[in-house]
Amino acid sequence: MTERVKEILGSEAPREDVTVEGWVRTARASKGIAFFEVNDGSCLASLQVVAEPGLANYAEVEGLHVGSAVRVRGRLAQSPAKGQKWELKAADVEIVGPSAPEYPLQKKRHSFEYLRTISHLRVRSRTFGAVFRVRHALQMAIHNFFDSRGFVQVHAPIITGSDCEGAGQMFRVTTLDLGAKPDFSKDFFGRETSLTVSGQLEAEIFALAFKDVYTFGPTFRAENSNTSRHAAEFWMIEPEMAFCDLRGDMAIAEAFVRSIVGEVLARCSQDVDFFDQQIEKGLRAKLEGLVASPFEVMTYTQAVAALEKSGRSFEYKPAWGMDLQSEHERFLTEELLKRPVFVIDYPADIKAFYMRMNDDGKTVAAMDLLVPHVGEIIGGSQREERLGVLEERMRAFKLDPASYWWYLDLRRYGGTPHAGFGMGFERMLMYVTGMTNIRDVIPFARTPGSAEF
RNA sequence: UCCGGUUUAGCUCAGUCGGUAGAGCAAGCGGCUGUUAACCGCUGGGUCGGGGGUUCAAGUCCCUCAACCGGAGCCA
Repeated sequence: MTERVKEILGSEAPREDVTVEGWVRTARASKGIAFFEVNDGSCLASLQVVAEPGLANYAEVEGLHVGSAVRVRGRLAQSPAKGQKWELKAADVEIVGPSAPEYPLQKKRHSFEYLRTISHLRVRSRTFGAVFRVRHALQMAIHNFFDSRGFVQVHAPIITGSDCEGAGQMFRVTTLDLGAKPDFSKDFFGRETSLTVSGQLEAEIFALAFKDVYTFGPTFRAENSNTSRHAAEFWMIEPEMAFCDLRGDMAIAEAFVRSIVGEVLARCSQDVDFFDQQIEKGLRAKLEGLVASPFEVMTYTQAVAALEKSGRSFEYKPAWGMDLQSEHERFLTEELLKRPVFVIDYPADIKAFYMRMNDDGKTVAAMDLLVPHVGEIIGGSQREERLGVLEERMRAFKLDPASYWWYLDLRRYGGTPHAGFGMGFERMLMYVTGMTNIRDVIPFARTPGSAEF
């Protein structure tokens, strides 16, 4: 029976007749003995295989190229040399799929920019193996968190006729001829449709039936953003809770972030150590600190005051009524507080129409969670549940209430205070791994001008 | 989209004052009884991002386009 490298390396005692399948990471030969290491993606480490001239195909084994697919059967023995506890003494090496000398992934350090050009092979490298193992673990941790609290997952539609934020920048979905003057009544859906930018409105529908729900799916933005933190296709998590206000929203968000980070630490300890050593020094301490200590909370008004009296000269002068700039967010979370911070109660004019108006008439019950090195990782709010106020806000944002008839119905029939937030999955993954470019935490990144693979 | 930077061997990079191209690693071959990104020797490898210009002469100076990187905006 074939075993995974992770299981084999966890063996308690030497064993006969162990079989492993995987890809050669590195190979070296001396006179009369050859070594190669096999990795199968199950863990960071590879299994060292020892081959000796007694093998029927020793000449071929001696010349194995990096990247070859092999199946090795042999005896698991304690390694006499330093560098590994176990090694596999090969009795039989089957070269399932040979590689070639020009294999682009060489046994040396490559730049992430180069590796992006070979996304079909970079997953066989240590760094990307670790990234995508952690990506999986993080995803499972998210589902585990909500499942254990009785949340129901909503599969929000990917093709949508609604425009959540009232903004443009959506990818159009159509079967109409290119170049023809669009008559959307003749289009596939009989109306203009796009790829979703958010599942929030649909999540609100389900929250008013299941109380606590979440979405977890791909979202799409046709923005011409050329930064290390933006992609045209990314995954988002959007919980929505009925009978919940902004305080409850923040409590869930904080428990959520600390829980999923804790689970990654427990489940991917070796990968976290790898990132700590190779990618971001101090990563493990950062994550452990996040799990251990409570987040800060400050109002937008307090944040602006803190920025004003900081004595710092910012490129954009902080002023009440202006949105916080990246440099402002960075100062608050990285320098002033040195930990995650919720900034709440933003001016109504710079936030979305559905956010609940506070009693002061100037601010809305919104919250952003800022974390060091990544910036805004969560944005959320209590939703406006008062029908009249919501309609007024829509008109102020030049939105037609009629096209949101079903959204307004939620306020007519059994509306409740409710709240939710959105988290960019890749942003969270960047925070957890220390990777600094979103293109390096998505299997195949879609960014302006780039959709190879 | 804006600002700045980069583009030279498969990879990472050097290239002075404008004078026809270099290193390390990788690869190929040989050597070496246990290696750890093995080591030692030899060999091969270039449309200097594309296009245009200045010049006797351009990797080098100028213009232009493109890609990539960093930052900004937009945001998650």
